[in-house]
Amino acid sequence: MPLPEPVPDIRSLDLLRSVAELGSIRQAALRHGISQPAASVRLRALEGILNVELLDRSRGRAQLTSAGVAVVQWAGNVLEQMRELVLATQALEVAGHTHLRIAASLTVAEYLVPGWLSHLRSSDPELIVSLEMGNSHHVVQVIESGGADLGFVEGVHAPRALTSRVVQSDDLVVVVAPSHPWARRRLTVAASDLAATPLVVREPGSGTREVLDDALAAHGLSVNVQVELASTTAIKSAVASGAGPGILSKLAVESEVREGRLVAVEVADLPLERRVRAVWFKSVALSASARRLMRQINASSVPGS
Amino acid sequence: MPLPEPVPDIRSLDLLRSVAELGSIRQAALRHGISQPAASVRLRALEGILNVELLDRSRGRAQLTSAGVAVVQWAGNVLEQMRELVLATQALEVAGHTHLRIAASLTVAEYLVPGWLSHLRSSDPELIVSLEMGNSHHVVQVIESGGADLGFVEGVHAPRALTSRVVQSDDLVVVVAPSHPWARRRLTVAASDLAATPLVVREPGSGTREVLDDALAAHGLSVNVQVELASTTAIKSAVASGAGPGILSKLAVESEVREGRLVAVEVADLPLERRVRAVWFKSVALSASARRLMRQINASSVPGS
DNA sequence: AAGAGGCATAATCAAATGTTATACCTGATT
DNA sequence: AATCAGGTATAACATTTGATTATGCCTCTT
Repeated sequence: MPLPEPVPDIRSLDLLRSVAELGSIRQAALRHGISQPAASVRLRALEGILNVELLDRSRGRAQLTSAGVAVVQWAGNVLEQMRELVLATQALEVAGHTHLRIAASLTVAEYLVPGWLSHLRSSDPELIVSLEMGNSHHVVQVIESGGADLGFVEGVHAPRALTSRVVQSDDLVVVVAPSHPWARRRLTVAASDLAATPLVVREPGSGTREVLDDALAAHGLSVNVQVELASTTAIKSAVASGAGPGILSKLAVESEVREGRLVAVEVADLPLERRVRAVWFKSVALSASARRLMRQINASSVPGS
Repeated sequence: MPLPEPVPDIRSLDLLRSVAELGSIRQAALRHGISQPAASVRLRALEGILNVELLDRSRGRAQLTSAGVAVVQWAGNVLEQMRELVLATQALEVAGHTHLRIAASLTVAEYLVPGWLSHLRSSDPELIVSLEMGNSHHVVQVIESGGADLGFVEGVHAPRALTSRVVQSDDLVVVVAPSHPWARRRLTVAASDLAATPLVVREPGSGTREVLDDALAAHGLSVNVQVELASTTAIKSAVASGAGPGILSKLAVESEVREGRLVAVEVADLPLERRVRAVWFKSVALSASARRLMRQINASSVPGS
């Protein structure tokens, strides 16, 4: 369902943030390259849309109200996500003159890369990063052919011929619609149940699928495919609309499970462990920026105060 | 610094999400209440702004490219934050006919409430919630006077005369600018060092300040105030520009510390523990919606698969 | 071969958004 | 107390953006 109209404008939120930072509409307008009256009108329009008084103009200079302080904080989250979107997208289109070329599986690119890029950017605004996406198999090929400096793949096996290092673990889960029988039982499902049931899964060649295949193979079982889909969102909606159980990254279904749109089911005897690995060309030293990225990833996955 | 122009439009991102969901520009346009050509143009404009091909129109119906899949995912994050902003702001303005009245300290309102509201909304779209903000002291008063059903305060002590329950723990940290001497040492600072140094702190009456005062009082010390500011962001920028060490919620400085704009310093012998407590009127049963909120908060603070 | 569903382009128009000019306000300074 | 600097609001006008309807072409299905 679409966002309810009217929607606050991103640029107005950005402007408000600047007002909060600079303490004056005038200065904020200047920084944004628009005239002071334009800024004044925009902010008033924003107040109208949100139906809240954000600024107190009664004392000469604009002063945030307490509601304004809160809205600035909330707007900061929106702006941060937007910044990540823009950065990540820019990395997709970059052609030459890149300092760091990343290749990542789709899941890693969707869920992890934007945050990394945002951090990289704040530590070095000049750095140009490119991002190539594909399934895990494709990433390995790109790295092997020298098309990227650093790759990120998911799966159980570390690819041969490449140096690799586990960066994050992201297990898979079986999810079903809330109306599905499996959603009711507090009991866990067995691997054999899973193999006997037609499932909604990712296509062969993807890291997600590989983990599932391997885990079942260890029991002498194989996947019973109901549908193969190439994106996580496609699987989510198929599962939610009752197509059958689906297998997805825990990362990917976190919000849906929390909000009850999907239900995660335990599989007793099946270790659906998936590891995100950084991979790079054997015996080739990582560039300075690649090393910095690795350091940042380590730092953020093991948060210390 | 402002977002670099041109900025993708929120409504276009929302439209793209609908296209991804419905598999057709036409259907998406319908759902958004605009004409098909308008949607077509908007999407093309979005592609221009992002400089990426998002849709493959060569086969009759619009099909997401792989870049499109990624952008939809990233856009989802933006839209989610925007939805939280709108919900939280709406709660600020609601006058009558509310089903659940929340009063929260500013920090809780800024960092925790939007997520709660978003989850509440997805479990019950009809529920009308109001949000009153103030410092911890004020929240207690509002609850005592029957102005809200459920309050959230930070601080060491559970307020007398109200039933309370710890909901989340959010410790305080001492932060300094990266250029500050304390940022260098791996050693920890002592409580006496802290008391001897002029600090940037929140105003008395705030939960943050109370924790600090109490912790120092336990050592027979008191705060040496450099500046008192009424918002976390104000403190952040004061600290970042070298005003001196500041004391803030770990929650509030997480991103700044991760990105190196601020440095968190350990204080050896000072337990700066702060607990977020839900409080409500003694011997008054919580309403159904209040209980549901409490359940959701518990569920999300102890995440299980 | 025909029809249904879907997308793009063109012509046109309304609304939103920006700019400059100008007046008023507030707090600080002399 | 008068003045000045910085800041904000309003008005008039120009521009740009974004929407609508009309229409043509494409693709897949039957």
